Amino acid sequence: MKVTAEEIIQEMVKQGMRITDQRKTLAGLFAEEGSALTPKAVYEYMGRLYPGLSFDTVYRNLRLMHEMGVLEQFVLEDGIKFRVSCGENHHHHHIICMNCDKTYSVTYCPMDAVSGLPEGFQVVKHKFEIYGLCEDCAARRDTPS
Amino acid sequence: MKVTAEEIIQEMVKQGMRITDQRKTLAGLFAEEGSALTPKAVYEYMGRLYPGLSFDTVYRNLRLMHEMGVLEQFVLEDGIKFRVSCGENHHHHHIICMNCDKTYSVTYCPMDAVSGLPEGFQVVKHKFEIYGLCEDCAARRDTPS
DNA sequence: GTATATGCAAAATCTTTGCACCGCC
DNA sequence: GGCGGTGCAAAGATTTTGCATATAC
Repeated sequence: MKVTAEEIIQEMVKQGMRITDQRKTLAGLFAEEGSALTPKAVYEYMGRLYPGLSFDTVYRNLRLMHEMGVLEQFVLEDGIKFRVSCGENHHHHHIICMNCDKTYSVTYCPMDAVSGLPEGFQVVKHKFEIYGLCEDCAARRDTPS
Repeated sequence: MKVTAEEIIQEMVKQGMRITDQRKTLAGLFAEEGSALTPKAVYEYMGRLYPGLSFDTVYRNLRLMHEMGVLEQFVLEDGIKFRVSCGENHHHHHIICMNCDKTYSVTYCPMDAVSGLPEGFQVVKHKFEIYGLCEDCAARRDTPS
């Protein structure tokens, strides 16, 4: 079920990207990480491993990986976040923890049940996201240290 | 059904905002406008009427009006957009034209039908938006000039 | 009259671009 | 060896902040 770093890299190779150390590390990071990450968080993580790393390289790689469909992008009120594209090949939506940005999948798609679209409206895409607190974060919030 | 400029202003007064000429104009603009507007678009519109208008005033007013619930904010891939809050007092979602940003309402709420949330997950809010082309924009795209 | 709103300027973010050098294939 | 990737610097774009002046109440 889980996407591995190798699968991410294979996909990048298939699309003609060169595999640098940095990109291997990025693949590994996103393969392990269950949460959606901001470019800044990725930069900070990578910066620890690659002294002298520049912001623009991180941005470029995130953008490229998104364009190649390896990463998914979430546009949230507190900024843009990335996570690995779900390997699941059926259509699905996401549940996102507002505290730790962990994400889960929902199989249910509301489009099947929608009626009453405006006359002549051509649907191109849709967004359905559920926000809240995951079990861990909810517990932590109920019992503050 | 449609929210009027007066209603917007009354709400702002109720919340303790002073009603300046600019804010009257903003209320009028959003009352008339069926589309979601970027801060930049609002600035350009207002700038024509108020020479010497500054960007920060527009931002401040948009933010204030959003905080007061007079405006709704959409976080889209191509930027933040605002439109007047729907007067409808029942829960609903939006259909948005990707070309002209016109918006419509959908009454259907997918949360009623969702099952299989992760164990212990506390839902706080959700987003359900349908994107596509409205009848006019779809027609224009099919028959380019 | 007083508190709030505005305009101006500047700063803080976030993101992109151009270019020379380096490294994957 | 050649093309694509990276680092550096700089520019853009967007949004925020501080303060003096103007204005609604």
